[in-house]
Amino acid sequence: MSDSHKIDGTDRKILNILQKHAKITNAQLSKDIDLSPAPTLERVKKLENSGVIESYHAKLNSRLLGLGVTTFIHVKLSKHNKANNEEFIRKINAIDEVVECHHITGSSHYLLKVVAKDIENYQHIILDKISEIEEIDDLQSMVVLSTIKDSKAVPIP
Amino acid sequence: MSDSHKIDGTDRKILNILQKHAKITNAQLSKDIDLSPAPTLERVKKLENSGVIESYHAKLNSRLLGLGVTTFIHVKLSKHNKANNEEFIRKINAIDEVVECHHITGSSHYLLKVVAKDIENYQHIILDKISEIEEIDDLQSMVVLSTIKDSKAVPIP
DNA sequence: TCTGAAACAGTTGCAAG
DNA sequence: CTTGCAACTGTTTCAGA
Repeated sequence: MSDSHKIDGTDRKILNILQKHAKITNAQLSKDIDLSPAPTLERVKKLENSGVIESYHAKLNSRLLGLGVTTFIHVKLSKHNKANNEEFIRKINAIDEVVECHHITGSSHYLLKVVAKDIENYQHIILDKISEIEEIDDLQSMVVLSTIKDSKAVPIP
Repeated sequence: MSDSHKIDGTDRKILNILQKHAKITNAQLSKDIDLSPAPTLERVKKLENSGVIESYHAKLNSRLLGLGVTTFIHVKLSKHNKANNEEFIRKINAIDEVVECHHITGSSHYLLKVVAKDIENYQHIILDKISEIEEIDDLQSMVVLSTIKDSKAVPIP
């Protein structure tokens, strides 16, 4: 799961296709990259085993699920020391509505992405779940009006 | 692709599994939700056709690909009118290294997520690609030190 | 490392309960 | 919905180049 892997042009093609269409059959993938099925499959397995491909996920439509509110929240901790950070991380991991949490440079310490049903539900998450974390000093919310781009595909060097 | 779909407890189980492990076989999925394969498959197809499941993606390991720098950038446009927004969106969509772009409330107008090989490469993207967009008035970068959580799974109401 | 073919596993559709 | 069973499609292995 942590092999140093030489990624050639063919691997790059495979990765770019699988980032966008993970459900492609090996037969079709092999055609798209001009290779026969056997070595194609072998390359995919190698990329999975080396950890380059971490996992596969279904992308759901938030609107159709009734999840109308997405926000980013800048979080500042009261004390930015090791113990406080670890405690904050532990508590954030337990909140399902927090779908992302990044430790960042700059005046805020963390950036969260939160998904909620509606504004009332969002208020509930903020007041009863996130604000309950005592290590937090300050929160600043940004509501997502629309998502212009969410490519799910990283630029492979 | 836009059917209004009644999502019951069984559908919710299916969606929660597919969000996290899209490569599960229908046989295994049916066992996990205590249903036989035939109706399980039918439900998955219905969720795909109604648009609740939008797509399937492979998650890649950025570090192993040599993508060491991830940043969020607050963007302010010079004039926040329709023409400027559309032009900005068009240009942002053409930059592969910008993996996300959200229109947000608050003092900045957009929030971008950018993935780069290293700091030099990041500087190149900022100076030669993003700053070249003339509709932009101001940029403020936040470098991601570490990603604590990236669940790829939305909380289904 | 690839090709081609053979063997295998999983999916999909259908009928009956 | 379940079970059971075909037919099909796609996967996986393997000898040979």
